[in-house]
Amino acid sequence: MTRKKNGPAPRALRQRLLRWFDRNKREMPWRGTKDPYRVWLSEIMLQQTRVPVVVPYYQRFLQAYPTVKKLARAKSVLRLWAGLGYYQRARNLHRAAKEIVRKHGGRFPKRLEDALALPGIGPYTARAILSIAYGQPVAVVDGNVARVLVRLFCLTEAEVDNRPALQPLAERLVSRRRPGDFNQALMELGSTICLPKIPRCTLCPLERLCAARQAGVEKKIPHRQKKRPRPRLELKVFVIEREEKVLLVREAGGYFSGLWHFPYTTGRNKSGIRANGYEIGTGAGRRVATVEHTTTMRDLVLQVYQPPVRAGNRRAVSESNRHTRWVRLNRVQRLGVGAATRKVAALLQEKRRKQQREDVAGRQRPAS
DNA sequence: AAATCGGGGGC
DNA sequence: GCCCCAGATTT
Repeated sequence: MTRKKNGPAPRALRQRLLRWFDRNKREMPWRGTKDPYRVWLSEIMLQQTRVPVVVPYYQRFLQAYPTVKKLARAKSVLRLWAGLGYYQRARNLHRAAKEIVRKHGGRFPKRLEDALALPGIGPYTARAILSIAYGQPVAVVDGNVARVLVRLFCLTEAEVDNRPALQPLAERLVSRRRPGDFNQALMELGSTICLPKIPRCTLCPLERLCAARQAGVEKKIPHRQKKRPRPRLELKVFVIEREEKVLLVREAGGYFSGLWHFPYTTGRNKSGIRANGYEIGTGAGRRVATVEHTTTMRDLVLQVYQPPVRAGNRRAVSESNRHTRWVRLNRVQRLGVGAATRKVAALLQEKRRKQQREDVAGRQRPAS
């Protein structure tokens, strides 16, 4: 149970916070609209993702899918999500769009209960959308709000991790008149002023109201938690070329679930390797590059090989279907590929350009 | 309660 | 290099 010590009075907090927000809020493409679809889209993209990263993705996505109905009819949503991460968000977004069309007449539901029933909509996102788009007096508790509240009320025992425990406090504080602005203001304060390690208290509109600041412990709370080491994972990825194109594959599971990627294997033996159902064999393959890519869960090390396609398997590999396709190297980035695959493609392109420059130079100035 | 899921920007 | 972000879902 969280205990409140010397917290700010709700009315003063609301007044100062909203005034600060009105003067200092950042421009964002989804601000200034109450279109529930746009608010929803922005909130999904913003999950665990900073504002500046989201902006270009949001604009491209909205241009391609301006309405819920068009999103619901989309074939592959993943292509425009590629690079943004947490790809399950995109699938849930697409599924939810279909459900909204089917059950709610194409309009994002207004009841909290209905919103929470949609895939990808949790306690935070449901309340964010209802408060911003529909002006409902509900409070959000995201990472920023949790940190700000823990400091404002000096809640040393309430870990920031336990967001449900902070919900009642947030509900008491939220402005009934401007719930959407209040929620956004608290989050923006957290992301620009009340920073995790070094809070900029001298710039904070709530400095004099803050219990942690008054107690001189604003830098100590919330205190960090231990984190587990990332396992290192080596993969051999195979760049199989044919007629200026490379082979990409896609499958439901694995490390690149749902995304186009180069065929790979985790195996150590270099002979008789089957990658994604294709016998490609690396006996004569040659390692051409090493690409490292770190995600939250693991350190990926991709050993890039360029094996010759076995004669007997040429046809098998050349068959193109839902799970395989041949793509020009410079087009790989435009598909739904993750950052690791993008890095591999970029590196190979760079090597190729360099090779071409050397070829030209060699012709112009023949070896003596 | 803990694990899983991407990627990048700030320091 | 570490930290952690406008979290949700599964185990």
